[in-house]
Amino acid sequence: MKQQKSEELESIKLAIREAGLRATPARIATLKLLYGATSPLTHSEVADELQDLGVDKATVFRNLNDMATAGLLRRTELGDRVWRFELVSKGGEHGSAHPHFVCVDCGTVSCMDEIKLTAGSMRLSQEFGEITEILLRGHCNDCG
Amino acid sequence: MKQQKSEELESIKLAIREAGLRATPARIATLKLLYGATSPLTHSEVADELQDLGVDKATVFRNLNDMATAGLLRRTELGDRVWRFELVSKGGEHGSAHPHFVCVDCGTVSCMDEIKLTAGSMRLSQEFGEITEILLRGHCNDCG
DNA sequence: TCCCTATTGCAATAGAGTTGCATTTGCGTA
DNA sequence: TACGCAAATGCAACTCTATTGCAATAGGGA
Ligand SMILES: [Mn+2]
Ligand SMILES: [Mn+2]
Ligand SMILES: [Zn+2]
Ligand SMILES: [Zn+2]
Repeated sequence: MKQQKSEELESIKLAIREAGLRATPARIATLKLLYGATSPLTHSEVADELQDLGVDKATVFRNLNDMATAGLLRRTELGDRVWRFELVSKGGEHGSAHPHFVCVDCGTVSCMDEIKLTAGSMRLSQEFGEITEILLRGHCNDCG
Repeated sequence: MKQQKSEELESIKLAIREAGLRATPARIATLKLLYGATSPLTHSEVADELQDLGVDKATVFRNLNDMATAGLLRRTELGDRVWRFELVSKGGEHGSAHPHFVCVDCGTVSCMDEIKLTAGSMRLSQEFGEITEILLRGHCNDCG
C-alpha cells in the first residue's frame, strides 16, 4: 500500500520532470488532484484544495498554465469565462481531446467521448478551418 | 431612399417596443449595427461604434443584455471570455440558433449553418441533457 | 402636454487572471 | 553530500471584462 503510493508519487514526479519542469510540492499536489477528477477542474477548485498546503493562487495559476504549455494538462474555456484544466494522460480515459458538455443552468461540466459530427458537417467545416475542439451547451438532465 | 431609411428606422423602433423596451437612440443604433454584421459582435465593438454618439459603455452593456433577455439578441461566450451578440431576426439568415466556429489563433468568429452531430451522437448526448448550442474551435484557413 | 418610470452617465466595484520583484528551492554538477 | 544557479514561489499591485449604485434625464402612454 505504502509502496503503491510511493510509486505513484515517483511516477508523477517523473512526468513533471520529463515535461521539463521541476517537481515541486504544489505541482505534485495539482496533478494528484486532477488524477482523481472525473471532469476538468477550475483554477479556483484547485487553488482551494492547495490552500491547505499554503500555496498561493498566483502559483496555482502559473503552474496550471505552465503544465498546460508543457503538455501535461489541457486548458479550456467552456463558456463561463473560467479556465478549466484536465490531465493529458496517454493511457487515461480522457487522455486525448474530447468534446465537453456544459449545463447552462447549473454549470456542470461533463467529458463526452464518442460524440462526432456527421461526415457532411466535417466536409463543410473544412471551409472554415481545422476543428480541434467541440463544445456542446445545453440543459443537463438534472436541470430539466 | 429616404423613405426606405425611415421605414427601416420605424421597423427597428417597433421591434424594440414590441419587446417591451423603449426605443432609445442607443438601442436603435445597436440594432442597426448588428443588422449589418455578418458575425456576432462583442460589447467593445458595439461600444466603440456608439462612442461617437456619446453613449456610455455601461449603457451599451445594459442594452445588449436587456435586449438579449428580451429576445431581440442572442448572447454567447465563445471561449475568449468576451460576450458576443447577434440579431435574433425571424427572417434573417442567422435568425435561429446555429453553431459557431472560432479560430483559436486569430479569434475570428464564423456563423455556421448546416453543421450537425451524427444520429448516434445525438442519441448518446441525451444521456447528458438537451443540447442547445454547438461551438467548434480550431485553426481557420487563414491561420493554417 | 404631463407624469411616471425606464434609461442613461459616471464612478465605484467585482471577479478571473496576470505580472513585477525579492526570496526560496529543486536538482544538475562537482 | 555539498554547492550554485536558474526555476519556482509568495505577495501585492495591476489588467481586463463586466456589473452595479445613484442621481439626473427622457421615452411614450394617458
Ligand atoms: Mn474532459
Ligand atoms: Mn452566429
Ligand atoms: Zn444542470
Ligand atoms: Zn484564424
